[in-house]
Amino acid sequence: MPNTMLEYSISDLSREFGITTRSIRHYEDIGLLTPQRRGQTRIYAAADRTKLKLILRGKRLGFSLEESREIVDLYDPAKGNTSQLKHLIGKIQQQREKLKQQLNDIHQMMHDLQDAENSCLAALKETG
Amino acid sequence: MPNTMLEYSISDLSREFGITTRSIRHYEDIGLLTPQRRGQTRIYAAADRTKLKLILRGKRLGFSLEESREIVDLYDPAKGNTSQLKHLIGKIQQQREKLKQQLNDIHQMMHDLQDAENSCLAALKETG
DNA sequence: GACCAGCTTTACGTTAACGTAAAGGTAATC
DNA sequence: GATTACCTTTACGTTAACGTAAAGCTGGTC
Repeated sequence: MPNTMLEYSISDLSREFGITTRSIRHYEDIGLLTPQRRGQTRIYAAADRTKLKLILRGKRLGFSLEESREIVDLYDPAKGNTSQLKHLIGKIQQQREKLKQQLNDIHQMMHDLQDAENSCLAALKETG
Repeated sequence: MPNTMLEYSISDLSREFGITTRSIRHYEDIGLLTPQRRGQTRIYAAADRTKLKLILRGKRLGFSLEESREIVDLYDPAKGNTSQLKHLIGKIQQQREKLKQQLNDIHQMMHDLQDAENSCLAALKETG
C-alpha cells in the first residue's frame, strides 16, 4: 500500500510511520515539509513521504531537526551553479565524517557489549 | 596526561572532554556519576572518567541520558544472582539490536550521500 | 591581608520537539 | 439532520539537558 501510492493524507503517513499528526505538522511549521493543499487539507506526495523518511532516519541517529534539514536539503537541491555544487559536495563530505564518527562509536559500543556479555556468561558458568 | 592519572578534578574532565563543569554536575544530579569528595570538592577516579566517556559516546549516538544510564549500568553491574545475570544479558541484547538499527540507518544514509555526490559530480562535468 | 583561581550550592532561565486541549470546518453515512 | 470520522488552526503546557547568574568557601601568593 505505501510505496506505490500517488498521494497520502496526514493520517496515512502518521499511521505508516507510527508518529502523530502533530509531529508531521510540526515539521511543516519549521519548513521541513511543504505539502500541497486541496482546499485546506494537506496532500502529501511521494517526495514528501521520502523527506519524512529522511527526517525519521535522522531522528533514530540522534540528529536534531536542524541537522536533518541538511540531509533533506541534499535530497532536492537547487542544482545551481558550479560553486553551489562544490559547496554541496562539501556538505556531503561533512555528513560522511559525522557518520564515520558514529560508526566508530557503534563499533566501540558493540565491543564493550561483547565484553559485558562475556563476563556475564562467565559468572553464570561459575554459579552453575 | 589523561589516562594514567589516579584522580581528576572537575575542570580536568571538563577540559579533556570539552564540556562544561555544569554538565558534569548535572550528570551527578541525576545519578550518572558519584565521585568521591575531599572536603566538599569532587574527586573523580578512573572509573568515573570511564563512565563519563560512555555518557558522551551515547550522546554522539543520540542517546538520552536515561538511555546512557543503561549503558553505564552495564559497566559496573551488581553481579548478583542468576536471574539478574540473565536479565543483564537481555539488556545487552536490546542494546545490540538498537545499535544494529543504527548501523542500518548509517549504511542507508551513506548510500544516499553517495548518490547525491554522484549527481553533483555529473552536473559538474556537464557544466565544466 | 588582599587577591586570584578554582571549587561549591541554589535557583531561575532557555531551547527543541513536540503534547494536549479547545474550537471549528467538511463530507459521508445512518 | 444528527452522528461519525476526518481535517483544520491557535495557543498554552511539558520535558530534557543543560545555561547562566548570584553568592560564598578555600588555599596559595604577592
